[in-house]
Order: sequence, then C-alpha cells, then structure tokens
Amino acid sequence: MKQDTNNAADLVILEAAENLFLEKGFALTSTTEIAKVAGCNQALVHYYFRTKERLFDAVFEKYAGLFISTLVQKTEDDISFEEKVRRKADTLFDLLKTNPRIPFLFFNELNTNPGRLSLLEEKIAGVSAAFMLQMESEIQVEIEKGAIRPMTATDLMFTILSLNLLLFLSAPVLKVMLGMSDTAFQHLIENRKRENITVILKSLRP
Amino acid sequence: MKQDTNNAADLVILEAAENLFLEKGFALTSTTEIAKVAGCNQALVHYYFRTKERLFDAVFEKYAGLFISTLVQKTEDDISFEEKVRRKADTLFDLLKTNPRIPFLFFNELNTNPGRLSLLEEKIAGVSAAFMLQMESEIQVEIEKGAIRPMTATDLMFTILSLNLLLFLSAPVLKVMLGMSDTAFQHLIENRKRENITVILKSLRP
DNA sequence: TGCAATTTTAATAGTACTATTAAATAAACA
DNA sequence: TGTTTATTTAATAGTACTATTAAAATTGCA
Repeated sequence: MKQDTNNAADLVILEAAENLFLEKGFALTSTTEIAKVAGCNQALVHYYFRTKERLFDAVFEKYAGLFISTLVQKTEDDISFEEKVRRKADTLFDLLKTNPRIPFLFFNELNTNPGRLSLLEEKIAGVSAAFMLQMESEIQVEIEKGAIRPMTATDLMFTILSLNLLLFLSAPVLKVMLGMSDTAFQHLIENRKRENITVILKSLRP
Repeated sequence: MKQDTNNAADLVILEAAENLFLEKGFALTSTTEIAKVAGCNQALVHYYFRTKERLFDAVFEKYAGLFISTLVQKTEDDISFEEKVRRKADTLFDLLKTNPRIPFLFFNELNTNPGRLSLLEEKIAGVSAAFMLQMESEIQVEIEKGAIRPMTATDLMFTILSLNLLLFLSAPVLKVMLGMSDTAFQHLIENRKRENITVILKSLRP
C-alpha cells in the first residue's frame, strides 16, 4: 500500500469503502473502485475483508452502533421534560449533520437487503426497550399533570426521527431544486433545525 | 410473449420492471430478470425500451408526475385553512399508502444518480412555484389574523412531507423490528396517519 | 392466400465485477 | 544474516449483465 501514510492498510481500505458506499450505495460500488481510491491492488481488499459484503458490514455496524447509542442515550435528570425532548432532537440533528449520508445508506440497504435487518435488530433490541420504557413513564407523568396531550413514546420518537431524518435524506434533492450554494444550504439546515424543534415541542401541547 | 394476456407486450414489460425496481432499486434489477417476470425473452426488453435506463425513466416519470400533481393540487376554496392543511396531509398519506415503495425508489435513485434530478427539476419547476405562492399568501393571511404562528409555506410543506414520507420509508424496518403481521401493520399505519395530522395541526398553533 | 411489417427469439460480442491463487515483496525477529 | 510470517501484486477463473444482430415466428392486411 501507499508508503505516504502510516495508517494500517485495512483502515485505509475501510475508509475508502465508507466514502464510496455513502456516495453511491452498496450495489454501485465495486471492490475495484475501492482499491483504486485506497491506492492499493484490488486483491488486497479481499485479503483483508474476504468479501464486499463483510466490508460493508464493517461500515454498517460502525454507524448503526453510533446512531443507536446516541438515540437511546439517557438525558440528564434535573431538567424539564420539554428540555429533555429538545435536547434529544438537538443531539440527533447534530449527529445527522456530522453524518448526513448515513440515513440514505441505511434506508437504501435495509430496503434492498432485508437480511441486514436482523443484524440491526439484535443490536437494537436490548438497549432500546429500556430507553423506551423510561421515556414512556416520563410521558405518562406529564400527561397526568396535564402538561402534554395523550401520546406514546413511540409517537414522539417517530416525530423526532421523521422531521430530522427526512431533512438529510432529501438534502441532495433540495440542494439542486433550490439551486443553493453549500453555505446557503447550511443556513437552510440551521433554520430547519429550529423549525423542527418548534414543531416537535408544539406537537406535545395538550 | 405470453398468450394468456391481451396486454401489449411493452406494458407487461413495463409493469414487471416497475415491480422489480420498486422492490430492489435500479442497480440490483437486471433486464434478464425483468424479462423473466414479464414472461418474455430478454432481448424483447431492449427491443421496446432500448436501454435499461430508458425503461427506468418511463417508470420514474410516471410516478413523478403522479406525486407532483397530487402535491400541488389546489384544495377547495370554501373550507378553513386548517381543513385545507388537513386534507393536503390526508391526500398525501393516501397516495403513499397506495404506492408505499415509491419514496424508497425516488430517494434511492435521486441520491445515487444525480443526473435524474434535472429530469425531476423541469417537471416540478412551473407547477410548484404557483402552488407555493398561493399557499404562501394564504398562510400570510392566517398569520395576520393571529390564527397561526409565523411560518413559511416551505416550512409547512416540509413538515407534512417529512412525517408522511418517513413512515413509508421506514415501513420495512418497522415491520421487522416490531415483528408485526401485515394487518397489525395496517393498524399502526392508520394510527400514525392520525398522529401525523395531529402533529401538523398543532404545529400551526401560535 | 400471400406479402410486408411487426414481434419474438437464439446467439453472442463485449464488458465489468467478485473472488481466488500463486508468486513476489516487505517486515519481523531470532 | 537468514528464516519465518505478513502483506501486496499480477493473473485469471468464473459469472452475470447490457446491448446488438440476424433469423424465426407471428400478425395484419391487400
């Protein structure tokens, strides 16, 4: 592999693969191209990862872990429910801003390769159940106080996810449609962040 | 082509292609497979459509037209603004319910093949501008009345689209994650329809 | 019926991709 | 240094796919 880097070859390959998968998805990315971007022979990709599938799994698992752990992260205790919701949306938004192409990759691959679902399933099962139960009970308290309207934790999480995910899923379309520069688009993103949080918080109202 | 149908061959091919594209996307669908599903020789696919790309464009344009025209459809005049919003969300939801895989196909292809964007762009340009202006002025009236909070037509449309699109984009994931039967999933969908409309209407509040 | 146009097929050229293998090179180490 | 181990490459087997072509089958119609 290239001598101008002290990274281990497998990491260089992994990074090249990651970028290409994020750009074009699994099907349209070839190991030949990954090798070219990584600056090595195509056989080396297979030497380290055996199959293109395993290489993809490595990328997929990395980000699945990152997203899931962020989503189920417990917020501080000594803040209001509204503030907790705000922070949850905020954290998700920032994670997406740093990894804007991940939703595309996930939806694409989960839709085309149902087998990948089971991989995600086992990863999510334990952690999410605990988190959702906790949230459910907090919501129940708020409802009984009359602070928010009747709803479930699933309802709320789905709203938060929908608003934030779709922004980044549609980013490439929006950029072209609105003929925006990258900085103009950053502004739109920030505006929409505020709008998303507004919608989420208003949606709680009794 | 199969003799047990009186459909023209090109329509049978188009329908087969449509189903496969919706199931697996452009890249993972081969003309060989399309032919097999259509019950004809693979060369016939190329005889009628010349390239796989053109065949895809036919499917893409059909649904782009359907979705765009539904989205910019003017609602009746003699109903309240809130009712207009409700009906817009309602119509979109029903369209998605009838064509649940279209969002996946669109996002997938617009993300992987940026060239397709220009095709969509010209289709959308004229009609959407007029619709959005109309909506913008109606919103302005409501804001001045103090009936709704300050917001733009883009804000509102984005909220409506986010909530409804993501439900169907994530359907395959949800089905597996929640281990649901098809009928149980239909229930979830209908519940979420109500929830979406609730969120949208609450988000208008001053 | 017989001819012309259309539709369908078999065969295949050409390309690209995944994965493997065996050989070459470099690193580790005693 | 010499030998073992790990890394990298060139070569290639094997497969699948798009698109074309020429011939066969079918259809429409004079």
